[in-house]
Amino acid sequence: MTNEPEGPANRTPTLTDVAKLAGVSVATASKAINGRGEVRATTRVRVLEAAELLSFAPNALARGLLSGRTGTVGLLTSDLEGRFSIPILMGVEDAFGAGQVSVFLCDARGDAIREKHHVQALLSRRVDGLIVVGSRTDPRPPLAGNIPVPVVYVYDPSADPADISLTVDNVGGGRLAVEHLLACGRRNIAHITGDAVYRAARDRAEGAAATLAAAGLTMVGDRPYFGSWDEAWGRAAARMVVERHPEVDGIFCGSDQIARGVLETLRDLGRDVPGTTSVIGFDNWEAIAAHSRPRLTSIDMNLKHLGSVAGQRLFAAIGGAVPTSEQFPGRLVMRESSLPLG
Amino acid sequence: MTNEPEGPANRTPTLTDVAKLAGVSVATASKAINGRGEVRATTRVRVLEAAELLSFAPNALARGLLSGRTGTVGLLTSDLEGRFSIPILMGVEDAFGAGQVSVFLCDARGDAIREKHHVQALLSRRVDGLIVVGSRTDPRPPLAGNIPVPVVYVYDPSADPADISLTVDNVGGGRLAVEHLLACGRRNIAHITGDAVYRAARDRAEGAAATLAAAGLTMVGDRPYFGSWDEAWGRAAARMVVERHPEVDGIFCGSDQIARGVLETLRDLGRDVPGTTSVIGFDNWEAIAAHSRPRLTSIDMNLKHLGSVAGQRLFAAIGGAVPTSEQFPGRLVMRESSLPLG
DNA sequence: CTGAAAGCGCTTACAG
DNA sequence: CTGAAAGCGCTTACAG
Repeated sequence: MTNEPEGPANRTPTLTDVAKLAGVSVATASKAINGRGEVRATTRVRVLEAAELLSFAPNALARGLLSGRTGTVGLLTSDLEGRFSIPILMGVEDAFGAGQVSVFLCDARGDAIREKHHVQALLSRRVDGLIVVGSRTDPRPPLAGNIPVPVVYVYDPSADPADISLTVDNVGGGRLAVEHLLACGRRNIAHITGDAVYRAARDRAEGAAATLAAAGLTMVGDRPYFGSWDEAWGRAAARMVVERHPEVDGIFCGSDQIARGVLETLRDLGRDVPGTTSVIGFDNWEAIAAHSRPRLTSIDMNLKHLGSVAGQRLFAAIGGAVPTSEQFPGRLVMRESSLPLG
Repeated sequence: MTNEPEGPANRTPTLTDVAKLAGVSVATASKAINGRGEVRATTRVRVLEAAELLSFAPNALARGLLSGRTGTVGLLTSDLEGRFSIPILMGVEDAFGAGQVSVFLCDARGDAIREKHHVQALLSRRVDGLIVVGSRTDPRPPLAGNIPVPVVYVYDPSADPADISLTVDNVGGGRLAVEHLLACGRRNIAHITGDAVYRAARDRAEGAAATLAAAGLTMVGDRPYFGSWDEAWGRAAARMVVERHPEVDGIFCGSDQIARGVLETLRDLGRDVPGTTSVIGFDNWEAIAAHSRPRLTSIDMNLKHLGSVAGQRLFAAIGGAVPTSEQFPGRLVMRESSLPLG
C-alpha cells in the first residue's frame, strides 16, 4: 500500500497510460498534450490532469524518431583545460539553455581519432547540428567524413572557407590595445607577447605594428618580443625592455598573464604604473586582470558572446538558413594600469 | 551523375537500405552488424561492406526506444563560471568519453527553476542517469520531484543522506596543510581564509585547528582570519598578521588566490619566503600557484579524479549497483613556498 | 471532436 | 543460417 498514483507499477509512464487514465485514445491524448488539432476543452483538461497525475514526460526519443528532429546539438571542444573553451561553451549553453535544445558535450583532447569517434557517436544520436570549438586561432582541418548536419566552427576556423567559422578579430584587438595606449599619450610602446607559432600572437602583433605605423611610430625595440604566454616571460622581457629602452612608456602584452609578470617587474624596478609606464593586457581574464596591482586594463574578446552567436547561427542553419562566416571585434576594458596622465 | 554510392538520395541511410544493398532481411542485417546471432561469415561481410559503403550509422534513438537504455547521461552544473565545475566536468567526460555514453551538459546557473526545467528536459530525453555538480560544499536540497534514474551528487552533497554524494575532505585538507607546515619546522602558524559562511572555509579551519591542537599549538592570533577568497584580502590580512605577530613563521591560506596576495605582501615587507615564513595555498590552481614568486605549495583536491569517479559510480548504479557516499582526500603539491629550513 | 491505423528505425523472439 | 512479424512510444493523416 503506497500513496503513489495508480498505473503500471515502476514503469516510466507512457502516453498510453495517460490516455487510459483519461479514458481517451492515444491519438487524442497526443493532440491534447501538444495543443494540436481540435480537442474539446473538457477533454484536454482531463488528459492534462492525467498526465500531471502520472508525472508523464513525453519520450523525446520516440518524437525524434518520428520527426527526424531531436532538439539536440553536439558541442565538440578540443580542450576543456584551456580557458578559451569555457566561456564559449557558456555562451552556447546560454543560447540553447532557454529553449528546447539540449547540448552534448564532447572533448576530443586535440586528438583526431577521438574526434572522429565523438562525431560518429553524435551522428548516431542524430544531433541536429554541431558546434566545433577550438582553442587556437590557426585554421584547423574540417571535420572528416560526410557530415549530414550543419556545422559551425568557433574561435578556431575551419581551413575550408566554405564552412561557417565564427572567429575573433585579433588584428583588431592589437589595434584597439595600441590605440588606447596612444590615447593615453604614450609614444614609446613595446609589445611583449607569446610564441610566434601562434597565429593569435602574430595577428595581435600585426594590428599593433600597423597602428603604430599609422601614427608615424615604431615599436620599442623595433619588433615584438615573442616568447611564451606566461608570467615568467612577462617578468624577464619587461626587465630587458626597461634596461635597453628606459624611454618605454607603454607596454602592450599579448596576454593578461604576461602583463601580470610585466607589472611585477615594473614594481620591482620602482617604475610607476600607470604614471611612468602604462600597461595593457589581453583576454580580460578576470582572475588575473582584476586582482593585480594596479588592476589591469585589458582587451576582452567577448568569447561568451561568440559562443552564444554560434548557438543562434547553428539554430538558424538547422532551420534552413545559410549563415556566413564572421569575425567579431573585441572591446577595451579599462582598469587602473593605463590611466591617462593626469 | 555523381560518384555517390547508390541508395535513396539525400537521406540518412537506414538499416533497411543496408539490408537491401546486401540482399538480406533487416533482421539479418541487424544481427550481422551487432555481431549477434549465428550469421554466415560471408553474409556478415556482405552486410558490413554495404554499411560501410553507405556510411551507415545506426539510429541510437530507435535503439534507445527499444532497449530503454539511451547510453546518455545528464550533467547538471550550477555554475560553469566557477573553477570547480570544470575539472569535475573533465573527469566525468574522461570516465564516459572512452566508452559509449554521451553527456548532456546543463548549467542551472544556481537557479532552482532553471534546474527543474533542465531535469525535465533530461528525463524527456531518457537519460540513464544524472550527475549533479555543485560549486559549494554546503549541502544542497536534493533534486525536486520523482527522479526515476540514479543520481550522483558531486562536490556539493545532497542534504538527503540517502542520496549518493561524492565530496571532498576539507577538514582533512586543512590537516594536510598544517601537518606539512609542522613538518617544515614551523610553530607559529596563521590561517588566512575566505568567508566563514562557506562550509569549505569552516572545515579547512577546523582541520587546521585540530592539527595544531594535537601538536600542543594554537593558531597565531588564536583564530582563523576569515575574510574573502581573493588576493586583496590575502594582502591585507598578511600585513595585519605580520605587524601584530612578527613571530609568524607559517601561513596556511584557504585559497591559492589568498596565498598569492600573502606572498606579495611578504615580498613587499621584505620577509623571505620560505626562509622566514612558509606559505601554503589551497586548490592547486595551476595558473595561480605555478606562477607566483616563489611558486606556491598547495593542497590539490583532485577534482578531476572526483569527476571521473562520479562517472564510474553512476555507470555502476545504472547497471544496478548501489554505490555509497564517499569523501575523498586531497594531496599536497610541493613547490618552493614551503621548503623546509636548509 | 474522436479514434483506428500506419509508420519512424531498429531488435528480438519465433518459425522455417 | 535466414526472415516475417511484433513492438518500443509517439504523431499524423484519414475516416467516422
